Amino acid sequence: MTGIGSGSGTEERRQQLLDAADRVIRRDGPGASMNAIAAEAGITKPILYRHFTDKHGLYQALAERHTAGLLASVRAALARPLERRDLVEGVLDTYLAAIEARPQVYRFLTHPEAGDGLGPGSPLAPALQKIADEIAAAVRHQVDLGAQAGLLAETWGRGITGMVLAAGDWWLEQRPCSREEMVTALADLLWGRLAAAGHRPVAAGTAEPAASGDPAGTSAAGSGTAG
Amino acid sequence: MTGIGSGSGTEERRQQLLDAADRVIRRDGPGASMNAIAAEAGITKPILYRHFTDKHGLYQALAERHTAGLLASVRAALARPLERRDLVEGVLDTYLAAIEARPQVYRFLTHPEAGDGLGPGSPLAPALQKIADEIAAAVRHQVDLGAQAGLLAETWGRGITGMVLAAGDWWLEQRPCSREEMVTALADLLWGRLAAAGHRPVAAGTAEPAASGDPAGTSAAGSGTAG
DNA sequence: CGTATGAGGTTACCCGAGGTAACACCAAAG
DNA sequence: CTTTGGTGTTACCTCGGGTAACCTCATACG
Repeated sequence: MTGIGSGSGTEERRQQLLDAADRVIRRDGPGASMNAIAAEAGITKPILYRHFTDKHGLYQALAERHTAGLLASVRAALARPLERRDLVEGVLDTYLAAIEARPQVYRFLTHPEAGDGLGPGSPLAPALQKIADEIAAAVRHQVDLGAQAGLLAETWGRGITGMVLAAGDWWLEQRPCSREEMVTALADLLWGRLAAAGHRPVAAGTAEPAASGDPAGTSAAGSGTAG
Repeated sequence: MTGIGSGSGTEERRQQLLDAADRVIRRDGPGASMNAIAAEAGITKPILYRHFTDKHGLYQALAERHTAGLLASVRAALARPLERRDLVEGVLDTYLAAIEARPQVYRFLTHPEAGDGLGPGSPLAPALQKIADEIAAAVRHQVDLGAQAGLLAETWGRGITGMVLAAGDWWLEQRPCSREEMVTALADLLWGRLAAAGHRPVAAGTAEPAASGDPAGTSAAGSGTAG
């Protein structure tokens, strides 16, 4: 029974099971089945369900494990005493470096399988929600916005997170440029370069909005527009 | 073989089935089961599978239907001959108005169920990819960015789309403010207000970062528009 | 010593969702 | 009257999440 000494073996097993789940997800991506995870752990499903109530529970435990690290990095990056632009670039780079280092893990963190338990219409995974909150808090603390400061901070937190998420995913898949270039491109966007840049002379052909040439070497993957 | 005349009854049935699917999704949200859709249509599964190869096919057909409208709106908003800031606000408002008008539908469009067929690691749903492409094209055509223009346009297209997606989802769920305020908040972000705003004197408390709830002002908030 | 107890583990099952096979019906074309 | 092609059905398969019931072994205890 008990002897619940310091390291109850139960907790230890839990960690081992999470390790196994981790391996499977790192191999199969999110959407790994409970069967697969159990197999990897060398056991069968019911045990998994004894330790984690359901799939959601397991995934959540697993997510929290990894989230801690990511969140800590972001938090640290947000707290550095730098000029704002450098700080923002630091945060962007932190995130991109993280997803670059362990794509599968971060795909799992950022793109929960929709069956993972989140209610319907949950756009940002918990890990990202936390990052968004972190950014919002930083904005609220560090930036002087007049009235509406609260609303702006919240909105920007989500917005920036979503921006980096979408851009980061695309970058991971296509690798259209170096990490530094990506950081710069996003920071430029946040820095109002879109507002500041001059107009291009309206070229002759006004119509045909989508998909024209690929400039430089971007080689965009085409996507049939049409309707 | 098929006189493929204009109104082949087959196509008509297809549309009726899509109508039914539409109704179900509008009611149950994405993740509606094929059984449910078949039932709503007053028929059984195999028929569904005869018209649309699989669930992915059905969802895709359904998505294309709705995407057309959304995409057209966005495209139109992007082509208006306005000052850039007004144009951007118009696009933001167009998107927010759309998701506000038919939340379930746009949730379906923007948050595919992961089993809907997209490959693993597909962050942006097809509809959103198209919007991103549209924005990228507009940037490429209208904005004068030096070298790297292509890369910047692509990145910003995704980034802006992700930003609006995340912020829009949050706005839909929480309704923290009016649509206009949301548009302004996002446009401000894009306009470099984050860069321009002054520093806040570093308060004593270093921070308790997370904590999601609504920060003081979110609700009532004050009057003044930004400045 | 025998036994109760509780972790660790197993087999075998239920259910719902995607997807398919085989068969039945009905209208028009020949 | 028969072929053809679309509409429809029932019944089934598979796979994944989740559960019930049962087994087993070490240990604490009378």
